[in-house]
Amino acid sequence: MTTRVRFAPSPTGYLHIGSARTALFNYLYARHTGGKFLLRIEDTDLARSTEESTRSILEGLKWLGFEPDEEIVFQSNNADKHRAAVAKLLAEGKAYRDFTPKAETADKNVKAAIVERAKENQDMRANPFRDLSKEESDEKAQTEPFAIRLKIAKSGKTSFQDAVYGLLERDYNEIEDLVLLRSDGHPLYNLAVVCDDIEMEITHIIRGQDHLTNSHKQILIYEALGKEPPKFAHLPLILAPDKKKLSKRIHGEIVAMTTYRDAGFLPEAFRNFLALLGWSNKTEQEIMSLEELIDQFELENIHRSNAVFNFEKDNPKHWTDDKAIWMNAEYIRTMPLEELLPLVKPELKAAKLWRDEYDDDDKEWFENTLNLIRQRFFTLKDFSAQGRAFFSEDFDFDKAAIEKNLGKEPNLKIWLPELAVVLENVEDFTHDTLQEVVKEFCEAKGTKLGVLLNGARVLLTGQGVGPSMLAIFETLGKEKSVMRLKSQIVWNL
RNA sequence: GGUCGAUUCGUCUAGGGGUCUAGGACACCGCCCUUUCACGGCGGCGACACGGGUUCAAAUCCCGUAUCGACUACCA
Repeated sequence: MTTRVRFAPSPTGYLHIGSARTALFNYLYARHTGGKFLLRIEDTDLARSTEESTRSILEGLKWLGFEPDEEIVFQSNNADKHRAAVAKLLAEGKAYRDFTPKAETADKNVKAAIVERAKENQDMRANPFRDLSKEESDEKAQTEPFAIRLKIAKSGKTSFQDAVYGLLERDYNEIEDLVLLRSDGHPLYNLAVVCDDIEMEITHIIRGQDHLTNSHKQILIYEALGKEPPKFAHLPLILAPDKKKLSKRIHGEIVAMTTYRDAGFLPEAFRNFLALLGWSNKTEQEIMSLEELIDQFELENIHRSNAVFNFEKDNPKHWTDDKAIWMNAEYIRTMPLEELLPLVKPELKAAKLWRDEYDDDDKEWFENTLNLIRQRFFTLKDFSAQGRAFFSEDFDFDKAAIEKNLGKEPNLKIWLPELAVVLENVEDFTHDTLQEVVKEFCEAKGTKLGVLLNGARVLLTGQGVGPSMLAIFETLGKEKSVMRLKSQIVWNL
């Protein structure tokens, strides 16, 4: 039997980190076992589901590289099948009509109401309509609205072997006769999930640990339906630094995948980072390609304890998890150039820094330049920001850099244009030759190489930091180097 | 309130009775390299939640406590 797993988000917001990680683990497991990775949109809550959200989730999955192997299933299309399943259970006496009027509780009070109700420690089988005769129930149904509940046995327990948490048990009297169908005929989550998973022939359910109690309920539905439940693997949660579940409402954009795409993260880097949140290959290797991840992924190596996604609000340097940033930088500076190129291109295009020559006539120059500047970049954004002076004459001068590198030696105002004149006459405009020339120039002026070079750095790149200055000369070429050294712009600032 | 689960450096984690004066990564700090900043190299700081047992021996097994989390809906 081939493995079939599904990622089943409800479209009530963008794809967030926790969901993305669930999708990743499902994807890795499917690939590892040679099975299928499916996608189901759980849009049964019409009031909260939006198309916009579905689009955004799809976009996020696509960015991460997880395309479903079969057509996407929209749960709302299956409502009739869900109702049919309930009708069957009702006919078989495995479910019953509950004529209790629906309690109206405002959304924001729901949590409190649940806790209050639970405190009463009531008998879960005390529903007065549970044992109504078929005749009475049928008759009442003619005139009164009703919900349909699953009839759970008075004693016993559900148990299953979770791939991550081991044997899990739950006593029946901890579970109420859960509602399958609302009084308006609308199928509820647990019912819908089970029906769809059966229809999709799902073999393994890999989802967040917050579904642990749902799994027990769902097993009861499987049993009532006479079906074999799939294997379960519950994932530890991803928490915010305050140890609360990551949520859009509390933690904001930091949880959205689009934030990372827009901030210049590489999908392969973020995937790698995500994989290490709650899973480990038990070795010291941390940088892993998708192939390695697939190869090494085992459900048994998933952790049982929650992981914290670390970030500091309002701290630009640590705005998101340091390790994610580091990993992104690591990928940027070590990945094959031909893989980096197509990622940088859209970034430069968006910043209006792209020239088509970079794809043909100037391809070699472009590659060399990327290779030079990528060494100290963290995100794709850096190519258009810090790297701007390599692709355009229109770049800003960093004020601190001017003060630090130019302010300390007043003679630079004279020397740098002089150096321009010297460089104009250099035939072989390459690193080693330039080094000789600049060295000689410095000796003649009685100054240190660093003083001159760092001064030049500001004129040529607008910044106080960056690659080796001689490499910058070579990369920019004689014409631009000379022009920028002669430019008076910075001195007039 | 109840049920279930978890607890190793700030964070991600290795370790599942002796090899642990607890290993790695990120972050932080220092030194080296160096025209700057990075990278890299070297080093530093830094953890077994607590209390009882079991055992010759406990981070590892058991029991309590604490803390955290999830769930507890005619939401998903």
